[in-house]
Amino acid sequence: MHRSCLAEGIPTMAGNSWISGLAFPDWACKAESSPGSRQIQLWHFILELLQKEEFRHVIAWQQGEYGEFVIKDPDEVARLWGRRKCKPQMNYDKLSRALRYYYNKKILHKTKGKRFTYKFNLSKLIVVNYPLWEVRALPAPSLFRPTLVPMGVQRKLLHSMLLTHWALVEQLAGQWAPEGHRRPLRIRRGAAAVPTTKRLGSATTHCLLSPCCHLGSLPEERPSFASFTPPLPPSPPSDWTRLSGPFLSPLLPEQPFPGSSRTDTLLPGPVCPPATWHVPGPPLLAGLGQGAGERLRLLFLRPEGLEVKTRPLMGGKGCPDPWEGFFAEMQRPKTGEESLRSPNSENFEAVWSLDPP
DNA sequence: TACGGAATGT
DNA sequence: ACATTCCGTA
Repeated sequence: MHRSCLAEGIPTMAGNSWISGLAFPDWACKAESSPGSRQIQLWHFILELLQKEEFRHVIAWQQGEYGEFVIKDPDEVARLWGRRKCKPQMNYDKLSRALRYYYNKKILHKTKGKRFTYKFNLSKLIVVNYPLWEVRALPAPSLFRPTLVPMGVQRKLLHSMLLTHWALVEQLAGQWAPEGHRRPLRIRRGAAAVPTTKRLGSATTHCLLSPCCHLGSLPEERPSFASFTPPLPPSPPSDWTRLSGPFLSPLLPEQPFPGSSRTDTLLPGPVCPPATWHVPGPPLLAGLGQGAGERLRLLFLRPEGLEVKTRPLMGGKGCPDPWEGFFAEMQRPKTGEESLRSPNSENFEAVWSLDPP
């Protein structure tokens, strides 16, 4: 009935994924913010559609309203969603129920009075100053700019941040940036070009949010952890910690993704085509809510009450975690006495001080 | 058209 | 958890 709903796992290799010669842990291949699952979430999917020009007539950002989007063709969106989820009976009624569940979670809210119009809760979004990709093209100073990140960002959490960050950067960059900063989205396709004429029927969902896709598609497109800079709170809350770049581990020889077939399958499912996106890097910003916890939730990140604990990790090898370098760069700005630790002397690991709610 | 409870599924 | 399905209500 619905074709091609199967065999669309993210390409992983028994425990790890190989990307650019690195072994990525499984969690890094989960395409959404919910650890433990690699099922795409609706809001991801929505963002995905919103990012693609070919769906503009189906769903689109509402110009002028940051984060607001209109579902122009509810049936079609539902159909696409149903396709992605292999739920051929999906319809807008059901889809909208799922959207309504986001109200409580503060991920979305309804724009009252406007049909089929919803809005992402950007009011609480952390900002994004720089692109995650192609950072090396940027002048060094911007790379090394200190960055604020909520303290104790667990790896998974950070990953979620990156996903969301990245997805939103695209929108911010392409559409929400104020005039002065607005730059066109530059989209570079992989060598195997993505068909430009993609009928909805042959749908082209595109796993924009999966690091596996992006990282796997082109070796040079590793995330760089270039900055999470919250929108100018004059003095950041004490539970934010300062990070210094570079977060990109300097080593990393560029290698092709072993076994990468680089198919351009754009059918629904987590299989990701190699289309690559490059986000321009004007400083972008979104508003912040109040309180770091709020901020986190905003980012669609879960827990609050975070702290960073340091603990030595197993020495040297054994942990080819690409994010490790990031944490190794974490520093704790302690008031006064406790001076900055040498980022290299110790590995850091973020852990929850409280169980996620 | 929109909302949200309830049961159910994965 | 995050939907999906169904449905009563506004």
